[in-house]
Amino acid sequence: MPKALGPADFAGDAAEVAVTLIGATLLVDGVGGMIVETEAYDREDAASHSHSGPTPRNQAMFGPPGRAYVYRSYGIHWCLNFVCRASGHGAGVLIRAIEPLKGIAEMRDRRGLEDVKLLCAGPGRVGQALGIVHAMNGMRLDRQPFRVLAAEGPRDVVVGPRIGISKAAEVPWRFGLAGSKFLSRRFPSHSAIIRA
DNA sequence: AAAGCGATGTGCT
DNA sequence: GCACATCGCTTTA
Repeated sequence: MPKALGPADFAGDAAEVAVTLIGATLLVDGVGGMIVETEAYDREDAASHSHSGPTPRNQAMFGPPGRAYVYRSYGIHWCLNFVCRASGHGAGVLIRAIEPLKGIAEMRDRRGLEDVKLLCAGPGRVGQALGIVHAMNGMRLDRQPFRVLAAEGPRDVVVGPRIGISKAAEVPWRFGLAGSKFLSRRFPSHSAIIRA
């Protein structure tokens, strides 16, 4: 049985934690699967919500690590981040894609879609499939309804530029499980691969 | 295969 | 106003 991640496991830099999370398992009320794609964001990063300091929306990013930061994207989707570093730092990891493993019937129901490859292939889709709601903002990731279980064994992790941003677009802070069929998009060919 | 666009909330200039 | 850490549908090539 893999180890459940707690606050201490989120104390590292956003990029470091983002790599650690590739291959980890995320369940929300028992529904979810293996995290296959993440992006890192940090205060010193023009693309981050936390870049210009605390606001009512992003305050969870400035709170303790190991908690959820949930934000509304394009007025429609709820997207889930894991807060990292330490209180006040404004760092987090966006969960961009999951390989569905548990509660697939419920995820299909919520998404109104059969194709398992598309259930959680993108941050908005993850939010819808896992039933993420704004009330989960700031909640601990080591308590109900969340469960985060550490990845087991070494993984090959693809590294590339983040998606859908204009500022700091070259920063290579998007990470994916090499060869996964559940990514939100392919990584550019020739992307670097690291062993984690 | 790619590009365009509507839906629609929230934060910033 | 306008941009935005998006998605799904439609149109064009």
